[in-house]
Amino acid sequence: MRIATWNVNSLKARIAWVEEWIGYASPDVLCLQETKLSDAAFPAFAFSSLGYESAHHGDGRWNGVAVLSRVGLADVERGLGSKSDSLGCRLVAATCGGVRVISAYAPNGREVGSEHYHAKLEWFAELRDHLASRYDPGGMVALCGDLNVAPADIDVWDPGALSGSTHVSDAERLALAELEAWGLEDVFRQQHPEPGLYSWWDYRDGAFHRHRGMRIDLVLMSRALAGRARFSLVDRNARKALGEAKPSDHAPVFVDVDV
DNA sequence: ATGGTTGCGAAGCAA
Repeated sequence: MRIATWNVNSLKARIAWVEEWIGYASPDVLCLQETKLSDAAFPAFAFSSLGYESAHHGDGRWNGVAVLSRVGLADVERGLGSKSDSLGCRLVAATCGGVRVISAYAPNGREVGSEHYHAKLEWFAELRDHLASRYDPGGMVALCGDLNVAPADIDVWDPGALSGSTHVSDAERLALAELEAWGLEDVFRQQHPEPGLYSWWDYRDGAFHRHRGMRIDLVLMSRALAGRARFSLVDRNARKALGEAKPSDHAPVFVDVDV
């Protein structure tokens, strides 16, 4: 089973690229983030015509997450379910082919120390509670998405240049590590120990072509699932323009598992 | 080098 995640930075703007990517990458499950759509505007029919069931959680202008699956899609849950869940439309979960798949879009955090930064850390704490209250780390769980944290210095193009900014701070990395401590493994990093592998590049200043990126889009798998992983990839090709279709600032990431 | 680019929506904000 191929499980993929992609922050598309507006599904309306990216629908042609997403359909193209589904055509050649052939994911069994595809998690999307930043659809920027309401549920009513989500193009479920376009995906069903390609053989995918889908679940979307969005309220229009910001955020918005989805799970697409061609191996079944059941027991959909939208949102964190926590009492605040104040940064809504950042989580949707569904059971696909025996795997509990969660599409997640972490808050950006903006500036270290800002209210948005503290809200980001709180969101991670709520996400850990969400997992712990619902799932068994001994089961088959895949948390996929734009987590807006680069797990380690190896995951950024220049730790010095990014020092003091969000995505690399100790507190954010600790929040991510605590999430993983519940029982999730960073399968891509396990398979690819080398530096220089990123999933996001700023639109500005030619960052993509200068290899100035960060690895912030992750597929985190429970041990039972991670042990079945056979292959993983960041598809840098999908960060490029496709004819008239502009790219997202993120590339898709996928993991193949034997299930 | 405090710039640069994109999306949404129609100015300025978020990323």
